Amino acid sequence: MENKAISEILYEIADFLGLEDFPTARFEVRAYKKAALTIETLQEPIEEVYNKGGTAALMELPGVGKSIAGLIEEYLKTGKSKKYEMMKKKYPFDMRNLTAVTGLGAKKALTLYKKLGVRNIDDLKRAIDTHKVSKLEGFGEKSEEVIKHGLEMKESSKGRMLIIDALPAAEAIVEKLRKSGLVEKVMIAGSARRMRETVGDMDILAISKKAPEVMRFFTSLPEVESILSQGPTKATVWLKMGIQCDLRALEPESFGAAVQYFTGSRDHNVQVRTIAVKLGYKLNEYGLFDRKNKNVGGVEEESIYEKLGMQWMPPEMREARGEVELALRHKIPKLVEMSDIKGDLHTHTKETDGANSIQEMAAAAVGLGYKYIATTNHTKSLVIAKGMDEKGFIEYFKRVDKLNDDLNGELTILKGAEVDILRNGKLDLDKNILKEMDCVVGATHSRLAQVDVGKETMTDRAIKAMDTGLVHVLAHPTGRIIGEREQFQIDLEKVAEVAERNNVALEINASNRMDLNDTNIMLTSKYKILYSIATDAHRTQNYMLMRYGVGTARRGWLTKDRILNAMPLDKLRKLIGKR
DNA sequence: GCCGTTTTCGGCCCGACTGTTTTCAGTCG
Repeated sequence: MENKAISEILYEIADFLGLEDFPTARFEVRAYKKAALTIETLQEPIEEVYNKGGTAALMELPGVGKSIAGLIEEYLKTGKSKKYEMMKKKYPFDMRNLTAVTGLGAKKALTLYKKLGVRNIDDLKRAIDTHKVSKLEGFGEKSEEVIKHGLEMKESSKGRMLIIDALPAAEAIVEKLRKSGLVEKVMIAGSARRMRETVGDMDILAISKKAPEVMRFFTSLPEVESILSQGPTKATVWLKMGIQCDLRALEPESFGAAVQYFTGSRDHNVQVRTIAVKLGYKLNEYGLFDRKNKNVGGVEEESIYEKLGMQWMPPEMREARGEVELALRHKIPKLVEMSDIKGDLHTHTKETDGANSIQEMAAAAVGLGYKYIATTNHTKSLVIAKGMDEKGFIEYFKRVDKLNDDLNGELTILKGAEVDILRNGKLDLDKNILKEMDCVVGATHSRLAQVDVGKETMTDRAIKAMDTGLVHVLAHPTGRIIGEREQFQIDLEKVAEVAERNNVALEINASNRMDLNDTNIMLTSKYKILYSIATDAHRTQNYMLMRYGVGTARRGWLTKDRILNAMPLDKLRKLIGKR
């Protein structure tokens, strides 16, 4: 897969072009960036596009014309690009990494190279530490400080933050703004509103008559580590938790437009704006303007889509994956919601590696209004998690039966296990006990990424396990843990096909796994299978993760009727083939 | 360099904020 490499090259060429001063240079910058974005977000490998239809097929891609198609062809054939090599020779410094430092753009990077010989991040650090930067023309004490801070930020943040961590923090800030009495309206936009599994920064929008005061309030919150910029209507801060947070104050007549604009995604907005232009409107963050430059739809987000002949759609869908076309045809599906969720089918207790007793887990579930949970402890081969053997389960289930009696139907605890799928695809418990269980969650935990484990191996392992007829849900099907472990090689379409045949649901694990993720849901949802949105709760607090699983399901366009744990108990029992 | 049922040539988004600029360039989103 060369998509990443090629888009990086195009981005870097764009940066280099920003240093040129021939008349059309600034437009070429844009052209290269657009092509880079197209290839970065392309779903299939670029070499496949090329192999299928040559440069003509490449030129079908938005933003890719004759010249960039030629560059891609050259790179695919030779692993190089003459244009790129030439520009690297002309500007021999690490443009990508240097401009990735907040506060440092292409032009300042060039000055630093010319005047101080700064070629890379290490050189930059040295130049900053010896205070050479502040003495340069066009730079000053403050510039040096900003770049220094940018360097620190780059090192400390290491990319994006899990939404599980970011969203509650953003909500806490929103709550404080609301209580301040300084704002009439305040909400979170950006990728957090779209429920992306990770976010790069947080965008908060507010309506206020006292904007400068709101900015002062915001920048002096205890969560704030440093202020990156602060004006009368906009402020950017770096939070102690290690993420950037923006606050914008808006006029009421622009609020809806700003919400639409800052919710994004960028690609979605490009498509929506194109439609606006075709209809003779201009759409930006201040409103939807008609030919007479009158704002005809800026107050509510809904009215913007409506004026453009589109149905409003949930933010989770706005990723330019066909939702714009659906909206034009008024065919946006009614996605699953938190209020549809009736239980959690993957939970642990202190009998294995959980922190709470089954009594505590049950009480917390009742508190959430759940109708059922499945208790699914680990099995014996997972020694590290104190996995239970057959005897252990028999003894444990006796206590669960007793608790079910005590609960008197207020909550039903389904007896189950997170049974290990062993190397050979066999299950880690005797089939006679598995047969008796209400909810068997099958999962691979060991030997996930060894060199000798190829795509077929992991796919076969999952298929063999499902073919036993004993598994109800396949847990975290790709094994990935965000920021820790890549997903292992597995043919998900084959897995979905076998899951359909065996009536097995695929899990949407709502912890830091987020597995299946949105794209894998889309890949598998054409098969007639159900999904279990589960938190894999190891303590009562983990139940709160359900919203992120629902968000991910919504990003995969799933409706309520596809969700196993949105079913009433009797229907659930029928669907998983028990009683 | 890309793109086009208003164009194959002539357009391509721009506003907010900051620093060191005394009127604006650089950076960001």
